[in-house]
Amino acid sequence: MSEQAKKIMVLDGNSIVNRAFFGIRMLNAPDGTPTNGVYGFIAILQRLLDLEQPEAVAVTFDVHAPTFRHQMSDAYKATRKPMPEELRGQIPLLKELLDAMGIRRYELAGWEADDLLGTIAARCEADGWDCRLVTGDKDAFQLITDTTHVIHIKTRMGQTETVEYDPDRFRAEYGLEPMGMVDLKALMGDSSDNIPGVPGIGEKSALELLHRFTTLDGVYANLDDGFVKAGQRAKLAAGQDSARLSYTLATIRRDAPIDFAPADAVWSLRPTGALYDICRRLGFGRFIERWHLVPDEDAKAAADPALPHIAGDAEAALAAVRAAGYVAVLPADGGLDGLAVCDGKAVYELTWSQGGEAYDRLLRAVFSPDVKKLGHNIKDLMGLLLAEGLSTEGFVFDTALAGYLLDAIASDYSLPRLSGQYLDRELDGAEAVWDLYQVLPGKLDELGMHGLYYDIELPLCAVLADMERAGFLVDRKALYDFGQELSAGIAALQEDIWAQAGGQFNINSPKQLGEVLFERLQLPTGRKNQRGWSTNAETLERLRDKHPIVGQVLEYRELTKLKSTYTDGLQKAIGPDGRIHTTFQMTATDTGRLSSRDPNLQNIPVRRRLGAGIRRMFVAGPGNVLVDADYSQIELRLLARISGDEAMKEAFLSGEDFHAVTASQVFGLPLGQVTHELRSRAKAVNFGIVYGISAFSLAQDIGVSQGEAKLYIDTYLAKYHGVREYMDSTIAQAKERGYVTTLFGRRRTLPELHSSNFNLRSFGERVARNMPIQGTAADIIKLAMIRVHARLAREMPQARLLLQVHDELIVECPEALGERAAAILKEEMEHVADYPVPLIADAGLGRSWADAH
DNA sequence: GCAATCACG
DNA sequence: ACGTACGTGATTGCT
Repeated sequence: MSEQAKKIMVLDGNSIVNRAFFGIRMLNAPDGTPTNGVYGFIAILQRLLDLEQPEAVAVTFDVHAPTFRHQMSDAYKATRKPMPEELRGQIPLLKELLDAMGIRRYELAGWEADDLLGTIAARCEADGWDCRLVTGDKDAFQLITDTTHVIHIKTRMGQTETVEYDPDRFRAEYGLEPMGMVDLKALMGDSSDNIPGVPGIGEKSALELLHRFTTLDGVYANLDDGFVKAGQRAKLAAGQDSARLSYTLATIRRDAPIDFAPADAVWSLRPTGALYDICRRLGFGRFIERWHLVPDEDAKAAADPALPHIAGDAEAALAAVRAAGYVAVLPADGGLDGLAVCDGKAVYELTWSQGGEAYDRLLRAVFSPDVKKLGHNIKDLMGLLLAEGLSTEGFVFDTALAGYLLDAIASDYSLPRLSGQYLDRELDGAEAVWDLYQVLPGKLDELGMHGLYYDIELPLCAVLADMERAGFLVDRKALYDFGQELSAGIAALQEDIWAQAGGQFNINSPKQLGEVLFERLQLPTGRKNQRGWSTNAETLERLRDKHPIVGQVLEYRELTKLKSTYTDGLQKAIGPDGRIHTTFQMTATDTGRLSSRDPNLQNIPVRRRLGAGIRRMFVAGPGNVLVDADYSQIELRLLARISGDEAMKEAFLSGEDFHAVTASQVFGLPLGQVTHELRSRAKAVNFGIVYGISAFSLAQDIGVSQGEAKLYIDTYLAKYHGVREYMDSTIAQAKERGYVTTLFGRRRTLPELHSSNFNLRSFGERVARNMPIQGTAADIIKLAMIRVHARLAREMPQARLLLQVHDELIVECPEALGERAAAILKEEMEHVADYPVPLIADAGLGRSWADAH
């Protein structure tokens, strides 16, 4: 039995970091340094390590210096665009990280990463090692042998694909031997490296020639034998010198004078403190977890809290709370069984099991309304307090919320992360809250966010805590029965689908479904995704009349979605009180909106008849009624306000149907002649404008030609030219400042706007157009919630706010008070702000959500 | 853990 | 020429 050969993986550093950079959305370290290339590189490396499990790893890099190829050809790589600035800065970071990981890297002046790859492969073959060369360039295919394979990296739409080429795979794809890659490049050239090839010969002719004559020499040997078409013969004859030069340029050298032996590169990850430090600095929390990295003992000691920790001394804690002007408070992980309190001089820690009655006294003292408190995610703490019958008053600061307002795209607002960024040391617990409070309020003031923070975000915490605690009553029985009906429908559809497919398969698997539809039944294919042909609803809708199975699959999807996510999912979420208590997240979105999870009550079906049935199961309690109020066209009204566009303002003030007025203006018809179809197109344009439209997407959405869609947009922006001017100036300003804001001063930074990647930059521009609108709407409804909550508490304590769905609020109250509650909702929602285009809210009443809406 | 799909504003 | 609308969360299949 022969011993398994050892395996080495060698990465072309420049090529892969390049692919990663262009394939991955902008990422930044906490200090703002772009990191997407480094991150992508490491993500690809990790994935391949899992896949290949090599004994050794090496990375090769280009050195920025002329190589022998430049000396042979002035044109070589002359037209290559310079590396974008954001990427150039990442190369040293990548090298630093690889060094910290202990991975050997190789670079040599005068030689390209490719040549080092070739050289390493040659040495590995000599030493009997299997070799996996990882690169995004196809040049390296010439190095493929039985023991040396090339893993080719492609990035498509932000996703990375890897394909391993061995000689068979290469032959199957190209019909050539691996070395034929050089002959191919010699003939067809390579525009990215400025290898000229033979002018007039592209990939197609080059492959055809090589299939007939095998090599470049073979082609030229047969040039005069009459086997080559006259036109091609002339081109080949004229381009012979160029072809010979190209051959040499495209040949990867395997004799670079580097000091390498495969045994040098034997590697396994050692989780060192230095590696922890650099991952922390780059913001690579995912790899810190993945690799179980921890700081060095020395560093840990330095990061240890400077304040004394006093555990189990209730009297000392009580004395501190009484004496301090304010305290930082943090509940224990599980809940209110333990508490940490910091007064800036010490951290007092006490648990219920330690303190008993004294712990209860401490709780009552700390959460007395007149004790000023700082916290972290105080909405969650308030929920615990409500459960204990304690007051939620007296909170003056929340460090997580402050972190969110200061940097809404950070996504991690943990205390260690925030203290790392704002205090330059990693802290946790109540001491971190205390110390952050010394710097964050000043930063909020500097950014003009004082009002947003203290008048909106902070007061909203108690409102949301109340809403979460209230929960939404559901009709458990009706939900269950609906689930049973769905099951019956699903079973019947499954039988039909299987019968028509000619066998059983998992309809939920897009892969298996694709095989049935596109291979077995030979239906025409639509868009592609990474794993094959797309089977999404948009694609299937186009195939509806091609085969009866398609409509049944669509219906199957509709039913299974309702069953799994809604009837089953919601039943699991019903609490012992018969109500569903969602969790609102205040720091989840980039725009300032809330989000809802466990379960998500902001995506309960409504658009289709069957799904809307779910809303009938969200009900008012006995003797109660639901009051539902939603803003009418709030985003478009805000667009009119923010842009100041006169025509758009008038359209709203006319009191007519806004989409119909838009249609009449864009299509140049009297309002009376606007058909349903035209109104719905105008509506799509209105939405598109808010999202940062393109003619392509609008055309897709409403099913007209791209030219027609462009005409609509142009006419729209000519009619509402104030909107065009606003959009243009917003982007210009965003590029200058690096961020956009809402009317209330909420901010979103836009690192994408300066990207050299077209797609990322375009994305940044769309976000710049959309965020001020979506974000201002979020600010407004948050204010409305605070006011509604306050008025209900004062005037109608039996009523409770239950839910917010972005432009919609739901209240539950005694039946007799329904009309008054509706009036309160409408009034407070409409009077949050006084704009030239008024805010309008429509309210309804009913026993269920479906009835009230 | 990621990709595909689909529910909402 | 590029690739194709903003913002979320849950479920399922698959590696």
